[in-house]
Amino acid sequence: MEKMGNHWPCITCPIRNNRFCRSLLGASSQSDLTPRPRWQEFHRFPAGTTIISQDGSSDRIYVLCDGWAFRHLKLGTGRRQILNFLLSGDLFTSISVFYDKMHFSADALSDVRVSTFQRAAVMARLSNDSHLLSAARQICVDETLYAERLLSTLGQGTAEQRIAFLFLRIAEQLSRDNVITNHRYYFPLRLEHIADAVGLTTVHVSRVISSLRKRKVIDISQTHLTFLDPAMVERLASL
Amino acid sequence: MEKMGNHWPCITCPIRNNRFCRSLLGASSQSDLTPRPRWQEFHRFPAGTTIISQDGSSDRIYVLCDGWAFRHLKLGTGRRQILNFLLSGDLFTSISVFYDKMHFSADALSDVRVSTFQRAAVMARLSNDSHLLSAARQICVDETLYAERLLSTLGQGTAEQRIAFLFLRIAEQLSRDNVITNHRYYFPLRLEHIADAVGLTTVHVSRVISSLRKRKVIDISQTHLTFLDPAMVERLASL
DNA sequence: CGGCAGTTTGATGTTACTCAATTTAAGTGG
DNA sequence: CCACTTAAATTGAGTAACATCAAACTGCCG
Repeated sequence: MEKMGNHWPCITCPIRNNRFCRSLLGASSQSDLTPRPRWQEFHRFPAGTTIISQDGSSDRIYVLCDGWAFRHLKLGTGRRQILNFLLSGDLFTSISVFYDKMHFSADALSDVRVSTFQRAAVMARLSNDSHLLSAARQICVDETLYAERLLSTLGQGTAEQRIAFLFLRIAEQLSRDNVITNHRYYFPLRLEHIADAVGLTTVHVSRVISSLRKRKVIDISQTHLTFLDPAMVERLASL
Repeated sequence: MEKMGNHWPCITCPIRNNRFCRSLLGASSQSDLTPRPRWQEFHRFPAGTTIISQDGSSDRIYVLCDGWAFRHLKLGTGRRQILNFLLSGDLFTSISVFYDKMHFSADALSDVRVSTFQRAAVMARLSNDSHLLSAARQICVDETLYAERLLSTLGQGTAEQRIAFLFLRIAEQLSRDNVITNHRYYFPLRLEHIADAVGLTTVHVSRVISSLRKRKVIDISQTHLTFLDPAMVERLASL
């Protein structure tokens, strides 16, 4: 992990897309020339490295500034379950706002920039700032709603439905930042990531995707995912 | 739903086992002769009835006093995913503390008694009572940790592991109230509930359970579940 | 032009689902 | 106490979904 000074050029840092971070850093000052508070730090992680490793603890709250990452649980057998993918502006997990145990691992999928905040400083602000509090609650609610929908999908869905669900979820995350053009998304996931996220093998994911490709539902080529039939993707994803 | 007056005999009502409810109702007065606050109500639901139905909203927070219930999502195809089972003292879901949409259904498995609290009254107390706040946070953390472990089990576990995980979870819930004798638990779930909770069919659940029975790992007879080999159950459940 | 990492394809094995029949358990009414 | 009813659990046979293993293929980079 490479730590960066407070004068790191943050012009493009999109964590202000996140209502929580916007409240935290002061809603009024949209200027990126404002000096960083002492309780905020920036870090950089190369693709493939570990940002947070399971079963540690930290007095800091992590937010992804830039790039792709994912959160996962390592299981005894060497397997892992990917819990979710993190995109720019995402808080790693809402419970980190008031809980110091890191029960999960987080890996960088691409080169990433991460912003961290001292938990104590954030908690102090939480009690005084009702906007910040409400933003934190909203993230917590959204995470729970998503977790329970994902649970239902893994419990009740076919391979095709699970994969469609994942793709749609990522599309929705990306659409927050308006990076959509013609239902075409930048998509750096390898089969391995899809497989570990939806509980299948890479081989089977490959087959399902080529079936979807043949049926003109989606297409994946050169790091981009295209929804050829967005309505069908939604139908599959909604069980 | 049958509403009950404030003089309902609550001597045995175990919601004080829950730190959240204890803080809410006043930690000092353990006596059940204390009059109920106006923002608390009691209700009774017969076995098999619906307590909360999906996609409604409510200005009340639900806590199970007595009996067994479960929370689930209804899916388009007539299938359902059971999210968790509720035992005496359980808050239905932590997000209901500050969120009024009911995205789930809740059904009574046995005859149950339920206590509800006005959300507004609870939220007012939350801002003043740091114990209550910390109890709410703890419930939220525990729910998230459990949801992510369950997710991993459904994603990566075999049928046997999923079932062991569920049984162990319920055993842990029951052990809060010290209702354990020799690894033997009251267990009113039918195959259908187990199946809907772990994403299998009743037929297959039956086969797996009879295999576990033959191997002397567990036994289910006349509404009681016995762990004949608790260590094996734990090994299976931990993936 | 190799060589590696990732993907695709084929053949085969295993797990879990479906459908249908049978057994068990728990009432109910005589 | 015993026939009768009904709901749930079990069992068997056949099938579909997904996993595993191994080989071949692709794109990319030195």
